[in-house]
Amino acid sequence: MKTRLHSKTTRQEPLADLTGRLRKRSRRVTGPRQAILETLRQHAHPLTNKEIFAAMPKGNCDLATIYRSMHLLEEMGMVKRFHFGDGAARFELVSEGDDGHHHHLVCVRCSQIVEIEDCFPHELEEAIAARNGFKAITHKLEFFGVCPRCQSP
Amino acid sequence: MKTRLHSKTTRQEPLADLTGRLRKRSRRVTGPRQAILETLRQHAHPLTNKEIFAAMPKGNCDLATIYRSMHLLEEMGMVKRFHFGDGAARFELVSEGDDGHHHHLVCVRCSQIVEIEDCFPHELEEAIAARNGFKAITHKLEFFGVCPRCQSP
DNA sequence: ATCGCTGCAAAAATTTTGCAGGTAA
DNA sequence: TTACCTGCAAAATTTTTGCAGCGAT
Repeated sequence: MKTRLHSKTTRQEPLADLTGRLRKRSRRVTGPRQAILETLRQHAHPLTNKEIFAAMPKGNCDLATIYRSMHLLEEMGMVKRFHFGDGAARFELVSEGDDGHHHHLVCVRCSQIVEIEDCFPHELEEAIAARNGFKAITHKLEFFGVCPRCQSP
Repeated sequence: MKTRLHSKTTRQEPLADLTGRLRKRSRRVTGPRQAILETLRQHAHPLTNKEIFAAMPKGNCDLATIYRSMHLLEEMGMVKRFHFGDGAARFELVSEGDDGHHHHLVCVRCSQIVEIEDCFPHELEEAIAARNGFKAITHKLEFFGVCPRCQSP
């Protein structure tokens, strides 16, 4: 149980595999979609739609297309959506086979993000589900604090 | 360690105590602020700004005022802000002395909310903070699932 | 009598949608 | 060819802000 150091296995799923997942679901492999997936592939941390838009080669696609694509990719389980408290959704690629379950440690000053693999024991979640009669329980957990660099004024 | 059943002690801080907290900080006790606090007091679960607005007696105050008040109350530690995934912040009163730390179990179908007092061991958070050199660590944890009523189609 | 607070209106920021044309399969 | 996708533009949401006047202290 330790902090994930973004292993290659997590980030290096080739673009071809990603687009293959689109094909398998009869979704078209278009320029914008490839550019979005490639952008996400090259970033270790969740990106907002605007950040994806800005990171893409010369206005390669419309912002509305990014919004639509993120909905599609989320529904397909290819990306995961996070909310860090400013009113902007952030997205991160989910590797094939991986359920993408992990958390983040966010600096409240500079917004630096560290990925965290730790999680609490599964029994806690099961107990909460059972006690309240809920099924299909999941959770979202994010940590906030002041990063080392922001501690020295 | 069990689900909180909204005890009186949690919800019955009198309005006068709440406004007293404003006075202590040299904040004015106005009509809108009293109406907002009273509305929050009467609801066991987090409310959006719009819900507060709608729940208030006959348009008793402007929506912009609610936004401004929630910022003030949040900064004073009198309310806590939550995000459940739709892009709308929700607010809940924090009792005096209480740190307001608790979580929610949200039905993904009907949005019913159950308050959860359980939490994971503090050591996990401390370990994460230490390992990454972060200070003043906090966390946000929300559970999602399908509530009993929504399980029968 | 202050100065903070509010309402109103306008603006900003984020996200969604309609439509006509373009393109992957 | 034929759906699916995209760009563009407009709209819908959520939140913030400017300003003049009102009101708590």
